Amino acid sequence: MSERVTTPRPTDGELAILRVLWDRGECTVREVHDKLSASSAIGYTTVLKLMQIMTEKGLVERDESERAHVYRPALSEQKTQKQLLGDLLDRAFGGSATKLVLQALSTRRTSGKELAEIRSLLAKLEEEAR
Amino acid sequence: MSERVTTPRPTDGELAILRVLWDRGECTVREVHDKLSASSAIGYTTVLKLMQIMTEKGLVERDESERAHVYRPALSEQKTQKQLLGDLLDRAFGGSATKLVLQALSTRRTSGKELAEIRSLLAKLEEEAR
DNA sequence: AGTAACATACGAAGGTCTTCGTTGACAATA
DNA sequence: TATTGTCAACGAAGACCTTCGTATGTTACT
Repeated sequence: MSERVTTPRPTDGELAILRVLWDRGECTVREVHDKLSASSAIGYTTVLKLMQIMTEKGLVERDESERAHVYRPALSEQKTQKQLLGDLLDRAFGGSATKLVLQALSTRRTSGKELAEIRSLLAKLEEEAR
Repeated sequence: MSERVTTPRPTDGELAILRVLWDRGECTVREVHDKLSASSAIGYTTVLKLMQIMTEKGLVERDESERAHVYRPALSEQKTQKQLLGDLLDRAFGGSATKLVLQALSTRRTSGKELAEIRSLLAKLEEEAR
């Protein structure tokens, strides 16, 4: 009876795979493995297994029409980021987006252009709030 | 020989405990359990065990001088938030703080006062960047 | 002294995550 | 046709997380 409505939070390993998928649109296991093994030693079957599990979880979708199955993300990068962010917000920031934003801004060096971009959104939000 | 330098990322359960600890400064297991069991059914020994493990991991520090041990967070709320945020930034946002901030701002409703606060920090950052 | 309440410690069970070896199917090539 | 390479599937091991029952010790009261 009980069906999962929302996708589960991706784990670290799953997120690494999703990043490749988001970047390329769709991939075979081999492509993902080639990409990932450039920066870390990881076995082919490890990636395969992970992607199989991600299929079960609904994190990715699989096209089995060819011998080498083709995977693509089930959720967009933005949607996933939004979910993860909301999650962290509740778990660690007590729901205060402001605290989170302030923390993020003061942590990482941000370029002038990026600051301008943020200010632009800020202005728009203030406009809407009126 | 090999000693952990940084504290590990707290799990969900550990974070729930840390939030109580940050709020109160220091607590016994009973106090934490009383607080947590208000919102979720969780056994006393479960909380105890978690806090013992957190002590081993270095997430909290323990004063054993009294019969009921007293725990306090090893890292401030801010430091932990910073760590978790940086973590998420790398794992899910490809390191772009701007993307994260924009996402956070557009997701949650933010009050005018908060927006002002953010803009104030923004101005300071732009000043510094010059 | 005896008992009830409360504390930590310990161990184990059940779940998830990560890892990879092995197997068997299929394809390309010698 | 025999061999070599590539693929998905499966199963299992080891680490960690969460959960809690049980054991054992201490305190406080009757």
